[in-house]
Amino acid sequence: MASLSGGIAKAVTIRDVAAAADVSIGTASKALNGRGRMRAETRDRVLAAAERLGFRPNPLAQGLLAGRTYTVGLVTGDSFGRFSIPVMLGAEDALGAGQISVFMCDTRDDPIRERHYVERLLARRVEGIIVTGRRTEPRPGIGRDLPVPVVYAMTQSTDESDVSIIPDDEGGGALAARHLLATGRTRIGHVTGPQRFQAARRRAHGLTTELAAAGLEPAGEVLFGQWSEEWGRQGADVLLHTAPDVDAVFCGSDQIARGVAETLRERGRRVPEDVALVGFDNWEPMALGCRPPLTTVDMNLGEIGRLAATHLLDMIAGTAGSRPPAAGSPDGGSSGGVTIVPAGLVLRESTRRAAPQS
Amino acid sequence: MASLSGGIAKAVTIRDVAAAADVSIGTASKALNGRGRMRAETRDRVLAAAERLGFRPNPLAQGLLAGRTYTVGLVTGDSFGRFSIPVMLGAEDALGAGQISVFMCDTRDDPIRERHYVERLLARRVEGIIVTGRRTEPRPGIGRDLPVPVVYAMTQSTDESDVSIIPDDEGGGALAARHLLATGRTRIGHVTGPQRFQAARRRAHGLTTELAAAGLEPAGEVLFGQWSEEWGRQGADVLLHTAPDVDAVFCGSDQIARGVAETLRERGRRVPEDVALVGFDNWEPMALGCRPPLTTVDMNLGEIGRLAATHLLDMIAGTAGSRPPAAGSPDGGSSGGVTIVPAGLVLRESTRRAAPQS
DNA sequence: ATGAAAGCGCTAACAG
DNA sequence: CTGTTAGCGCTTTCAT
Repeated sequence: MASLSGGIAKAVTIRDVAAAADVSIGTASKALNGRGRMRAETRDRVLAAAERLGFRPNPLAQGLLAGRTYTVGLVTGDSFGRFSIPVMLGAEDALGAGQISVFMCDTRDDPIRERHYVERLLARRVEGIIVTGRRTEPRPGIGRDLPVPVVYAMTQSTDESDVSIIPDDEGGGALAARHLLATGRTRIGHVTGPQRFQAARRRAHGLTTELAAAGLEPAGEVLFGQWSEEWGRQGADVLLHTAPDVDAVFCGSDQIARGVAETLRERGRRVPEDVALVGFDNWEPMALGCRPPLTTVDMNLGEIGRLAATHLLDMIAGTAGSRPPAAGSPDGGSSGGVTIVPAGLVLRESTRRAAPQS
Repeated sequence: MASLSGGIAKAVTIRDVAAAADVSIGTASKALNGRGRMRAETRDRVLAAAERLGFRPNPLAQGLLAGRTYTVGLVTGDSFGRFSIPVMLGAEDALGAGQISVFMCDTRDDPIRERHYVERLLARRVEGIIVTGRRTEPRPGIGRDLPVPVVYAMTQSTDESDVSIIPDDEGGGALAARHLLATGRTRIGHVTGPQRFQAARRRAHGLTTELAAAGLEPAGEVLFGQWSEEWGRQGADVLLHTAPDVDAVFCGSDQIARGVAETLRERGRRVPEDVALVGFDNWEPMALGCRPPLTTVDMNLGEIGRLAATHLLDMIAGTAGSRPPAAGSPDGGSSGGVTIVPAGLVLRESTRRAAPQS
């Protein structure tokens, strides 16, 4: 506790510690870092002095010497939105454990600002950069031949050789499909976001593939629209019109699912008795506020962040050995390319199994 | 562009630049920093060499010398949740403009982790710390007599002398009340979060005070409950029971408002024709997804963050002059104590004026 | 077992 | 106008 409460810790250097312990600076350094051999008594004296004075080694000096900064940059274009935050937290988790500190930058999705920030991070000698986004759409990379490794998390570089960690949209769709099939549903509709989104297409593909494997097709058309509740309400009406006997709806987002739930209720369909409902995102305020609470696909964003951080650390460790960072070495296995993190399903009321079927 | 794309910028030092420009290191330094006078030709030669080599001054070395790091820490206990993010963005905005970089830490609301991170930030020689939270409840400070200034944003230290920037909950309540009164409502109910939250009490107080000024009282009791949609649904039923003639409801959060809206609709009350509705937070996914879209109080979180950053910078500038940081100097005016940022009202459908009243 | 000295990359004095 | 020197705080040889 002394170190925090013991008065203004004004720039106490190792010199002060050495003086207080009556040893040379070099000896003090060794004592503090546990290097070299020395009499236990001496070491203790130094440590005691350091503790008493509230000594903190200056990381700038250490870094200057070691040629390292133990920092990485975290760049988001998403204003640290709903998707990038869990990713960030996961990353910070993994990095923090390794004593790596994180510089945060928000680019407001502006390439100019992004460029600017990347420059700044490099100037600060970060040892790596994580780029996060709101959706998995491929985006231009933040720069070619950067002097530090870069990992894209929850977004993807258009450059295939860049390392990207993305959620398993297709698997999530399949997961939802299997769950609905397993609970006895067979007339499964799909209301989702704009078709131009890779995520929407992949989720739909996961669903239809899984249905096809069971000899089924989606009820009605796959309804592409917007990522909004409003669209969920409209889409549900369309679906009820084209496939009145629908007994389940898989939605491309929890927001859409809420809209769908609302319309279903107003049209006299009970959820989950008449129609089961599965969302996507596990955005808790939405999923829990829904009536009934929503079964939904969880992309494991935290895991994506953790994995991104772990990869980055590996890459840093790799390049630190002065190996040329550009080469996509075929040996590394996970070095380079896209890593897909499996999604999970969170079960709630909206798909509770109806009365057991004979 | 060369600096980013021109190959692996492997640790090019000022020494390299000097060599390339055929000048001494000192001269190179002066040329790069625009200090001292020198022949334009020499300066240009150095700058050209620096550009060509992709030279970036090492901030560790600069900082070591200057005794500054141009970094601040941003600590949140809120997992960078919905409230702390806009605050962060505002702060990052203000700081980024001043070339200050931000170290991000999430404490998961764990005092141990918090302590740990604060230690780490101090070890990194941040020049100041911003602490953000999810609610304005006063909390123990992060430490006494820290060597750097601290600003609490969207949260408050229990120590009155600490600098805190908080939203105007009371003013927000008053704003909602005035708006409803101005649109001709007189039987105004209030459904809000748990009474133990200062924010809930203040919002309620702002409302009742304003109503009292108009010779009115809240319709029914002020209903304290939870910060959830579910409670909004229940609360609305209670309100309709105790004050069936209610013509407006002010809600302590947008989530509550959504619940209220839902119940009102199901009970046959039209919003806004029969009952006007005002939320709190301007949480867009909620406020826009609501039927109808919600008029709501906006706490100006970004502004809170910006202000926190600005204050912090001022304090840093102040302490940098080696003035004892502890003293709560009575001169500074805004130095020390609590700053309240005014709230605003975002008008949407849920309070659209009914047919003009005679 | 301990101390002295060199040097990480840079800037700011002072010499030349 | 330019070069040399010292030193920021620390670690790490290498002498002692």
